[in-house]
Amino acid sequence: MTASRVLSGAGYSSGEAREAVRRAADELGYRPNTIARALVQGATRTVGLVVGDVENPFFATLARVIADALEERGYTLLLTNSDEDPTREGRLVDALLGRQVDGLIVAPSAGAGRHLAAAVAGGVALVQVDRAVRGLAADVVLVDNAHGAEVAVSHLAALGHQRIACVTDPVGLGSSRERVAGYRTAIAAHGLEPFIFEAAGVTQHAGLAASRHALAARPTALFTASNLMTLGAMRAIREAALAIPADVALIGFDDLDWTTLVDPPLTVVAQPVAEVGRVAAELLLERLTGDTKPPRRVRLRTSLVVRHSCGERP
Amino acid sequence: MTASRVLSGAGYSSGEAREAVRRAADELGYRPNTIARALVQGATRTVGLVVGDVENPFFATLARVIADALEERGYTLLLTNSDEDPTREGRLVDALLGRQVDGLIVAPSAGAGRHLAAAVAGGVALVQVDRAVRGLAADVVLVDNAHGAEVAVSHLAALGHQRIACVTDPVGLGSSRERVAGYRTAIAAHGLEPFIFEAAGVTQHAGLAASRHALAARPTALFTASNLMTLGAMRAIREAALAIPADVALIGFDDLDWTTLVDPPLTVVAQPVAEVGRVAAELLLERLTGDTKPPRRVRLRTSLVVRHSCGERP
DNA sequence: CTGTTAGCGCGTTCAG
DNA sequence: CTGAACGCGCTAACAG
Repeated sequence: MTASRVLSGAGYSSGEAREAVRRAADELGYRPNTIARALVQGATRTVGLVVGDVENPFFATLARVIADALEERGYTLLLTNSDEDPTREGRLVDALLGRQVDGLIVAPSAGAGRHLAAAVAGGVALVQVDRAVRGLAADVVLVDNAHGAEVAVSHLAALGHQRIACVTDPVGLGSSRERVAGYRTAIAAHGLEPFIFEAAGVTQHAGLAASRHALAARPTALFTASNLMTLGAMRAIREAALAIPADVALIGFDDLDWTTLVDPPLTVVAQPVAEVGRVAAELLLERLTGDTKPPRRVRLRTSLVVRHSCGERP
Repeated sequence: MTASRVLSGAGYSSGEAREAVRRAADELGYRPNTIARALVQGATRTVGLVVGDVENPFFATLARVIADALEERGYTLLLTNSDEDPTREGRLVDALLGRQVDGLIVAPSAGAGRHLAAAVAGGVALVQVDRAVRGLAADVVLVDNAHGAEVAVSHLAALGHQRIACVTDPVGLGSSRERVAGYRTAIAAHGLEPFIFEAAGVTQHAGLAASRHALAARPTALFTASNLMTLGAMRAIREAALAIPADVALIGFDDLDWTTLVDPPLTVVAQPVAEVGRVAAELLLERLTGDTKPPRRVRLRTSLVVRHSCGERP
């Protein structure tokens, strides 16, 4: 009826009728049922987000930025955590699809290709963040992992470090794999020997264990490939009563609040996290408004933030 | 038709028909439309969560725990950030209600009573976390803020501190107000003079500014009423080139990963964040399954974690 | 400009 | 046990 036209703002309505409807709606405390509207329009204005774990500050920032960008355009965010488990991720994607999300932003876990491929085949807009499934025809926004790692390790080499170990999350994750590749490139370029320690999981605890092994190899410097690994390394170093950078230098990937609070402040490779989120949201929004151009792959630049944990001159 | 009965598991169906339907559904890649089902059943199995900001680790953990507990029961989480702005929070709650969430978990910002009252009047299950709107007939789970603050300040006093300043988030937030009250109680009990510095906002930056003012009063100890304030205080102290605890002692509310990484490790009042989330989810789930008992108010215990930032003997 | 009608995809009747 | 019809709240299309 007319009421619908008034409230949804579309179609014709006389000023008089508009007034009447508005007033009535107000008094009855009428609130449109978004879900019924979605059923007929075939669009829920809802987007599903699948991250590894919101407790990881990297993902928390991502979630925050994406939520803001979407909210601005009337979309709402369905948040889920995969714990980097592909089975769990599959279930989550299914649940999200069943809820008729218009789009999906996913940080794909290792080996999560099947469900995502099915999703895009089913015509859902999909944007991958932080990592990409090989061969999947979907937008993706990531950072320059290999280059960032390479710069970090070269920084250590330039400071005279010869035994540089790498502590990384499981390399099943594309981002980790790329960072390790960058590490290898730099190590080879400087004619050094690689020492790679892969954590058993994406947790601070696994990072601690891997870092203990790394320290047992008596490196003069550690490159940690994620903020969780950096946290683990800090604990291992403290546990071994080693001094940074005198006994062992440390350079991490990803910059967090606390990196400037510790002594010495940490030299790190900073990621443009907020921009990753912003771009991902933008790409998705474009797809949602009918853009059908071929999938785009955006790679954002990391930057080396030199502080004092590698033996730099003050 | 029969298919519906088979797939939804209810009603009668012959084993033979069941088989046929299952197979057909599989081959067609049929995925039930949760939204259509919701329209007829009047339940979306979706819960809205309104926190101040997921980037705050306190809320990130809360979101994580709540998401897990709900997911286990087939619910999905709609995540939003209020930035502690009641106007914004009102819009978010409206949007969430329009999306027909079955329930709401909210950390109410200062003066957010109206929309929440309307929501419960409208029959939505609501659980408040971390803070409560006065006089709102809804469940709430919070921590023992006043007592935690009191213990913290008494700890400082027992160590001989006489000039103890308090740096707090805006006291419009119930949690902050309670912590300041606890500070006052302890200060009075020890016959000391209160010095209270209220930040202009719930951000690290506002905490830094308030901490600068606090330090200008030459206190021998600082009590910071939230993790953001602690972060700000750490920066202000470093900026003033003061040593902890020799020049100024520090005790914070809320324990985070990095508090043991700084030197000295921070003495803090730890909150049972995960349990807050778990209990909130449980309460909501109970309401969702028809519990109509009068609103419950759960208060969880905080604990003093003694480390070395207050001049404690090692 | 406005009233009426159909139907989005389901679950729930109520007959068979 | 199964098929058919109805309706959840809304918008789209079509008459008036």
